[in-house]
Amino acid sequence: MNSPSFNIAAVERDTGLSKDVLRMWERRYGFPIPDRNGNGERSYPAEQVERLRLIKRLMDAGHRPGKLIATSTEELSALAPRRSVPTAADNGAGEAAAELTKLLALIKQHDVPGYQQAMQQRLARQGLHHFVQDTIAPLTRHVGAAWVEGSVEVFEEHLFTELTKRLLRQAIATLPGGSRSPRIVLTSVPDEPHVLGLLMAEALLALEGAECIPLGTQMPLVEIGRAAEAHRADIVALSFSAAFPQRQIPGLLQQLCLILPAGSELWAGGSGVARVAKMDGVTLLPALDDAVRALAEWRSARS
Amino acid sequence: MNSPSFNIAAVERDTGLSKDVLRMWERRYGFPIPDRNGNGERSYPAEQVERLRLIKRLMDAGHRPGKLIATSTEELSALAPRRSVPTAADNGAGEAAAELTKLLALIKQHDVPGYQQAMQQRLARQGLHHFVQDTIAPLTRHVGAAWVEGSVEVFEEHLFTELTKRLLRQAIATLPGGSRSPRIVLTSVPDEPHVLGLLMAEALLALEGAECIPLGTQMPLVEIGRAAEAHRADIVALSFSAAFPQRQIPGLLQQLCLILPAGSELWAGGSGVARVAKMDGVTLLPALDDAVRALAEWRSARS
DNA sequence: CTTAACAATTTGTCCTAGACAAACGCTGCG
DNA sequence: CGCAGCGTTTGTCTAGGACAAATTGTTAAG
Repeated sequence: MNSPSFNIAAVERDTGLSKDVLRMWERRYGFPIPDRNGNGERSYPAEQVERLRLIKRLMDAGHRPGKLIATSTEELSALAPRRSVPTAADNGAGEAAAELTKLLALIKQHDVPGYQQAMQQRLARQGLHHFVQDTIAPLTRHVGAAWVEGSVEVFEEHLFTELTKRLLRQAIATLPGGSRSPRIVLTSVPDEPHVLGLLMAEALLALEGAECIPLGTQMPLVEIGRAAEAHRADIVALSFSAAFPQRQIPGLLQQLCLILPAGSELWAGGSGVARVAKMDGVTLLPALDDAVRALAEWRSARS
Repeated sequence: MNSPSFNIAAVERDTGLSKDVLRMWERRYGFPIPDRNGNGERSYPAEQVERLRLIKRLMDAGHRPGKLIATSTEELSALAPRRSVPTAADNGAGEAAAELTKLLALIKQHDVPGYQQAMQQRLARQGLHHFVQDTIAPLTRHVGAAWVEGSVEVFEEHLFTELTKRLLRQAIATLPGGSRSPRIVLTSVPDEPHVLGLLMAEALLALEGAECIPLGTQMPLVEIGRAAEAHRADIVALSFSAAFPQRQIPGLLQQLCLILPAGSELWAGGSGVARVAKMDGVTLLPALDDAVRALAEWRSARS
């Protein structure tokens, strides 16, 4: 198998760097410099794509592209995360961290039944609330950190996400239904496909007696407005992962404020909003327990 | 609330039409012609965005952009689907169709608990196998058709997908685990986010005693190869929805054949492969029961 | 020494306008 | 009726220029 080459659209797909950025980097920094096919179109060799993926990963961790591109590949691999990413040590006591590492190890051994069983056990032992806050949330951060430093493969992360999604949804399904209050529409904006944060929030909110309407991810803004109206939502809750382009968030929230019907509040949560400036009409919930707190406040405000 | 306006990136997000296409249409067809903001950048009024969304929907149904743009908005709304889409009448007896319509009505009334309860009931009554084949599959086609003709909102389709995903995952989770055979890795290629087909296949295959490893959707090709190796997969099963660009499928499958380890077969299913030409090294499964049949063949081939 | 305001740099996205190939559908021929 | 050939339609690529927002560095004041 001779190493395949990628056109610019394929590279955009695989790296997440837009065509504009790829062309601009070539002009400005002299990297990547792809081959050209018969039509004069860029044709990126696999090696350059690999380097671009590495650079993108480090950018998401807080490095700047100009520096990264000027760095040799070997040095790149050795670069530590710049933006503070929680490591095992940050997750409280060493014992807890060790347990997380053990769970992560199950994923890295591709032991599907083992992971499922271990998680089910923890869920039963801790109860849903503590399970979400003390197991799933730190484990997700843990996996994210491992992904940034390259010690977890993409497909391992997908497997983790898929299995964890199932666990959470199953747990949510066992909660009592019926007409509750407030009614919360949960979703994310286009280009934000991460769903775990949304599910964690849903679990906690449903546990507190809210009626959650899960719409999945990547909902066009206009549709979010329509959904809020159709479901007579008291609250629209969005989730932004740390990987979501920060600069777009204020604009998106501003637009949504205009679109949403009068009766609906707007909540924005997830580690993506940690650095977003406070703004009118939007409740920011950078951490998970902020959601629970906000729910309590919402209730006390109208009792 | 004065009608908000969208920059070109927002329109790309909300319509799925790339910036290049938007600019090209403006040049060629004279629509859309957005306003310009202070910096000379395009600023699309909500009305034009709405029309673009309508046009995009009809394009996905098989119409051609040139014709659509030349058509008045009123005529557009009245356009029937061009590509053959199964309607209620195609789903067998009138009674069955009526039941599907009833389920769809629950979604359109945004009655979450009602829908969940009705589906749970059908699952219990029909058993997982018939539930997948006779309820979920036709209902999914039904929703797809309704979406094309505009009688279902995007957020309603998302709600349907989300609730149905939960049902299926829950049902799959109750199946017995343990080490079974063959080992099947289930996923989809980048730009193919539809997961329902994958879940239906997983349900049927797991029911037949296969060991399914669900990796979610949108896995880069290289990673699919790595996952197959790491899990020592007997089979890699991909799902292509009808909306996936048909022309890309043969190339993708060809590439994957080169990437996959020797011991792994490649299966490609979903209504997206219905019109794909047979090719070496790939098993095509346009319909759901083809998967069950292929599994039986795989077993008899090595007994 | 720290903080605040201002200046310089970095970086992404938008712009115009041209070219071309792949897909589509039409026409005419067997 | 089916199929080959040809024009048309349509999306994506290319080039280089411009600008604004974000980030960093520097200077001045408390």
